[in-house]
Amino acid sequence: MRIGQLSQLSGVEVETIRFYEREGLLQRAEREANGYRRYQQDHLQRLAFIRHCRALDMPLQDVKRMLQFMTQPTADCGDIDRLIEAHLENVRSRLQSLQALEVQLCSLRDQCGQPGRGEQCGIVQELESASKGRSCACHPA
Amino acid sequence: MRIGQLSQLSGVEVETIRFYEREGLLQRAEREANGYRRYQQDHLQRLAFIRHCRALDMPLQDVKRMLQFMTQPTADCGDIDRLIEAHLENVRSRLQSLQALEVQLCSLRDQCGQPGRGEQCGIVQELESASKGRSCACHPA
DNA sequence: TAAAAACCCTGTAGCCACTACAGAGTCAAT
DNA sequence: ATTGACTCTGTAGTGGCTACAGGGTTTTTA
Repeated sequence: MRIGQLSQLSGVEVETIRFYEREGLLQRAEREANGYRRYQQDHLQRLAFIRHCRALDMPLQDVKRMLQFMTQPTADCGDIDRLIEAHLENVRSRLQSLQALEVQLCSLRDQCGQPGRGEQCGIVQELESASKGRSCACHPA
Repeated sequence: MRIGQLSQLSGVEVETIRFYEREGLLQRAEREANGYRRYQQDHLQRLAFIRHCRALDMPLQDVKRMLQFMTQPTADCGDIDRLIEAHLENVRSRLQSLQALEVQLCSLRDQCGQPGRGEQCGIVQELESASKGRSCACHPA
């Protein structure tokens, strides 16, 4: 199949497929006489694997390591374990800061009583006050 | 004061301060005879404001709009309201996907019973299986 | 007083994971 | 014969910085 069809089947954009090839994540495709890439079934599988890892928000470098690992399946999988574990930690810490952020934004939003003139807007006052070092809803002293 | 001191007082890196100036977020500084930037108190305040918005993970473009708004304080603050609201929505949706991600990674991690040969590693099996379209821990059918 | 260290300048390139062109060739249908 | 859809390579842009290179200035130390 050609790149467009692979894109359709995999749900990965054409440009992104070429990008993955350049980056060494997707094996090089054979070429037709006209220079077009020709793909086989295993390209589709590999692409699905990549997409899957990306859905887990893994950095491409880690995906690469997973792929390398899969081609030598007798290796110790402790590395993969640690990779997943580290990634999970990362996700959890991002989760924490986002949760804090949500609280901060909520309390900021609630400062603005009524839409009106900016001078009286609690949001602006709040952020101005914060910039002057006073305590604020977002970062209580 | 000079840029180094402003950096210390504000907690914003020197390079980042220059970057903010280039991007039009921080007003241009006067220069000393030798070309060094000279800053006043209000630079510090403005920088604190920016830092504050960035702590809320606002895009610089939005920060810019906030700053513009603050220089014409009689304007309607409905825009700011909506900006905060939209940002909150954004944070919430990121929160949701991260939460889903955490669950997925956990169940993936639990696939790997014992560190050992990769052939038997549940993690790899899981992701391989997923790449073949079958159901998996991360994306149940 | 001289040398060393610390600071400052501009401009450019790198990071990540794409995305979006420009400018060209190829193919399918009308 | 022409239109439109597809493909190619190569390069530049995104955001929000960060990290140089290669220079000049100021402050501290010996």
